[in-house]
Amino acid sequence: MTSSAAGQPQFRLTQPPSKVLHLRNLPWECSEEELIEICKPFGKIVNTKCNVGANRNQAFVEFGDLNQAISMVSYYASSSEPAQIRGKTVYLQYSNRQEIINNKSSGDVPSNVLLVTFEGVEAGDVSIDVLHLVFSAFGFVHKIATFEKTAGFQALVQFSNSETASSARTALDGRSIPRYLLPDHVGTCHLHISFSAHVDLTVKFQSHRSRDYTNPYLPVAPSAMDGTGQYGVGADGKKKEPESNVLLASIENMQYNVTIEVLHTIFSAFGFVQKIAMFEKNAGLQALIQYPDISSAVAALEALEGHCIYEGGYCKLHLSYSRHTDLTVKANNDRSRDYTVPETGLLPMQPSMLGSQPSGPAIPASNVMPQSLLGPQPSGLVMPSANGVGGVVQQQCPPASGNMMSSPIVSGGQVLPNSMYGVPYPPPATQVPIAYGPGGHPHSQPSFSGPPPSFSGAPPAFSGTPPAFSGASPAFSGTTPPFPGPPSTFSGTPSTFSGAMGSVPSSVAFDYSQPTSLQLGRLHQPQVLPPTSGSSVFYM
DNA sequence: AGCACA
Repeated sequence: MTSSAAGQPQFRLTQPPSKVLHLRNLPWECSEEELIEICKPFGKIVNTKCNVGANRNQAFVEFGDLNQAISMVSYYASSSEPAQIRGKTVYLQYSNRQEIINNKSSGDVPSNVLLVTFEGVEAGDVSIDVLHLVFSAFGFVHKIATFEKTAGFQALVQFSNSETASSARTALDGRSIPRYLLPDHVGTCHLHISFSAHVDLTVKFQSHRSRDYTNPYLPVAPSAMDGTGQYGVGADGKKKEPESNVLLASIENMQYNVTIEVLHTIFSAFGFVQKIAMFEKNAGLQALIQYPDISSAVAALEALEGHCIYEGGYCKLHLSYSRHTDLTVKANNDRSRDYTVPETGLLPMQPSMLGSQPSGPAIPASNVMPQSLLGPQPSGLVMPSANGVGGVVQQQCPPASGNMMSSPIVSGGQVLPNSMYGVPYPPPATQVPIAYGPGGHPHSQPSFSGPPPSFSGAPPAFSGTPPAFSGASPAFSGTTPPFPGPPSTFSGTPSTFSGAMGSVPSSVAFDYSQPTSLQLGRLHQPQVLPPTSGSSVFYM
């Protein structure tokens, strides 16, 4: 088999005509447009393939009709002026193939699944919650799987359809994740987004590496949260208290009024908040926040502990697990509230709404779940607001307030997309349901028991400007919204689960100095749009 | 300056 020059006409002269022309000696980084420019006069270009060859200075151009290709070749064969691009002579000849097989690098063919590559970060620097937050702005995110490969830290993000995926891609490709959503040590994290070949990811567990937001019954990965729900008992050996679904929060340096709405908003980022009871103790304000599940509480604690609600070290949160498991809330007032009970005048939670519309019409304001914190809408910031009851927060209240953080809260050091993208990329209608705690149904536990904390305290009047927070990451509660969804298992590409557990929410950096406007600018300012890659089909 | 799935 060594006869190299077997039967193939290898060299030029004998090339039989083809609709496909082979161009060589192209100038460096020759664009598809340039190619088309010189070929167009001879006919319709149906396809191209650029940057071919070791030097990437060759290309193929396919005409719609053979005669067109022939006309071009013969024209230049007898022309005194050689074909040239940027003054450089381009040699052309018939290709030895009859058509261009465009391997669309499989990154350009639209898919509902995006392949996201993070530049400048290590695995784990970008929490899955941050990803969820960011991508949810464009539509309901079904699943996310992160993994590490040679390309670095990557993620697959599954949307309902390729349209939403495309919108996310075009909006985010080449952009960077706001710094404040990333750990301190991370400089910038640029996103490179392409379409994945996957259509449906199979997520086996809800873990720190993968999530299926459509399957409420998916087990939580043993690796993410072990049976006891313990995050590795921190090397710092801090919390020894048994975990609980109820958190005890004490607020230090309470320079500003902290209302129940504020607390509700903050804590809702980690799961459905069933009840809140605030009371005075030791000359300080404390509150008990009840989740339906332990994992939400754990996530909230991990993420929020030690963080301040307001800029400047004000209203610093100290969290611990309460021994309570179910608070007794006798009345809904400024100090205590039971969000599981629909009440007149109050906005009841309606998780069902969430589950029913992946990317459907906007959820009525009254139904916006606290989860909205997690599933931010570019157009609807979640802010603690005066209407607060029921923790229904929907619209952003932009007015920057003196020394208060003007950045939206967050669920996770996460600022809502609003601030990130500012402009309504996705239509507001795309209210996204977010995952919330197991048994997350608000109405699920109307039972009251347990020693009620003592309530006392002055009626807190809402002080106009809703405070913005910066907060911890919306930790994931391990469960998902009540979506009917194909349970599945994840396998395939992403698989490497390395890294420390429990680092997810807590790894988010809080940057209190990041005003919303900055964020806006950041993502909006043209960040050098990626050059129109040229390997796609072109027409005329 | 010489033919393309990484």
